[in-house]
Amino acid sequence: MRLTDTEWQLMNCLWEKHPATARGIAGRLPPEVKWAYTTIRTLLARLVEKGAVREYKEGNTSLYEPILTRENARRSALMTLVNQAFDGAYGPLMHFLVNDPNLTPKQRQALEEALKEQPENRGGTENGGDNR
Amino acid sequence: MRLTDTEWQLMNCLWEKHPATARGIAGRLPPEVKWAYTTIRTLLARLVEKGAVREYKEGNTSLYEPILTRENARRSALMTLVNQAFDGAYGPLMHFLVNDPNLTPKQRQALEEALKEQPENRGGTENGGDNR
DNA sequence: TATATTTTACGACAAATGTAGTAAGTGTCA
DNA sequence: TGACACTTACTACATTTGTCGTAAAATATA
Repeated sequence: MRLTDTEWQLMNCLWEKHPATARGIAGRLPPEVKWAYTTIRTLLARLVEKGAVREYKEGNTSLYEPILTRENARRSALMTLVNQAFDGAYGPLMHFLVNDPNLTPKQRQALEEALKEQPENRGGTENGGDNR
Repeated sequence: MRLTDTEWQLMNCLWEKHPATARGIAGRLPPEVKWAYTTIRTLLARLVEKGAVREYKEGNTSLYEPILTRENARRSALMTLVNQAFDGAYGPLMHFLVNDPNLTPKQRQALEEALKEQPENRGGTENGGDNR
């Protein structure tokens, strides 16, 4: 599931708190984003159409809820990046990250920390093909 | 500099070998990509227009050469990803990578390897604002 | 040189994306 | 009960992206 720029913004709000109304989302968008209420509705409708979001009515009001998980959205965004920019392999990406001058020493360290915090390969998530 | 899906394909060919003709690029595209010659020309023209590629004539033939470096294209693609999908921070990305079940133990190890190979923070590239 | 092959220069067009607007329905409060 | 305010349902429209096609010019070749 590919998300566009605007869709990421909406999904980020939805993941943060849901179900949510269009108005509620408007309130949680970053301040520099000034979309008309109807714009948000349109984008939400597209997300529903794509199957990334579910819409249901509470009386007359539409409530929205993510179907696509943040986890899965991230995974596919990352795979896309790796495929198009890093020869389809994690290795080059890693290499790039560690060498990235934009990465502060602190971040680099965090990276190492994160690596240490190795999970014992917790089960589940054997990917049954369903991207919820 | 944002590249679209198709632009990545062309740029990948160009970085691999340049200068190159449209015909030459056609030859180096992955086999599943079957674009008409004119499609390639159109995409190259758009890249030139964007300033990612330089075009010059050798007699009557157009030769293309990347202006945007792979390094910079990667950097901005990564930043875009981090910004829209990982709260703008490397940390969450790292965390995600290490925990990604799609990452095989071998890849995970590669990641660690990459991390070890720490560069002595070689100078330069202090980002003068120029994205060549 | 007449013909076949390539390149170039432009134009086209559908689908996806970004961004609204309008009209009609519903709820709300003086 | 009328005047507002908010929702919904549609429609709209400019750009960007993905994919070519055609005609004319340049090159190569028989």
